[in-house]
Amino acid sequence: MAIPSLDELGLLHSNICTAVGDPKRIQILYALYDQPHNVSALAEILATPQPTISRHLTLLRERSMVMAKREGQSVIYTLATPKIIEVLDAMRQILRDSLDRKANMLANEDSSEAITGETITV
Amino acid sequence: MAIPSLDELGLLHSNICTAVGDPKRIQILYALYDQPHNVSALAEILATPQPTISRHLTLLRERSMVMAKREGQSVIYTLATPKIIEVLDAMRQILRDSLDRKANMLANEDSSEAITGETITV
DNA sequence: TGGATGTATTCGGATATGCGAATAAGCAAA
DNA sequence: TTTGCTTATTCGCATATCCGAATACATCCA
Repeated sequence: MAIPSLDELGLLHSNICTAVGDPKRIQILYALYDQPHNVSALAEILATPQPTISRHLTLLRERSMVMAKREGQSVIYTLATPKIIEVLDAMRQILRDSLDRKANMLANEDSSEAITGETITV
Repeated sequence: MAIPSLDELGLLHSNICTAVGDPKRIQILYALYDQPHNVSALAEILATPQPTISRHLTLLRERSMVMAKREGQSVIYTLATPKIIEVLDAMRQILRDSLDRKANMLANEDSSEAITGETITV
């Protein structure tokens, strides 16, 4: 039950968390989960300039989230592990839960004693 | 198997991913998983100035990752859901896996055709 | 080799984020 | 109300990140 060391959390943050620290990179991960793609295909799918895609892929590769393999002139990118998608899906579930909670709190408009995110309801 | 919409991924990123986008915030989440704490207790546990802790808590609260409840002069912070810890633990596992993989690749020093993160081995 | 295609990198500027220090604000007890 | 304890906010600065545009690099084929 101990708190993980700051060292490990630093590694966790700089290797994994920053990888999902950009919406476009999350999109890339989902696109690669669907199936492997080369750079220009990703650029077209995500309607994003090729250099931007390439930069994001480089970052994801450095963090071992994706793997690259050259095939002729193309470089095919593949998801390193589907586990990262499981993580992202779990986050989406947390997001849905929290949005539901917020909606309910608004609907009830009760006299809760909790300090919510937006306003301080005492 | 469709790629989630950019809208949803934008929400996912700005609500959840940015919450874990700082090592200190990850520390806070683990500390609160251990048990609820007030601000000054967190400041002491994490050896961090109180304003810094307070700022991070405000951000986590806005994203519904933690809940706050005033008790006298103190404000007790609680983890909104242990699910976020499951997500972080899953990320730590991914990190360990990828570090293991890197270690093995270094050990073998084989003639893999993959393009690794650091160098481009063709 | 030269040209075409596909990918990676660099540069500059704009934006965002984090921190320390100082201060404000909220609450309880005398 | 005044004092003391706890938490929140503001300010200024340093740092990091992102993007578009241009360009360099890599590969294949004629």
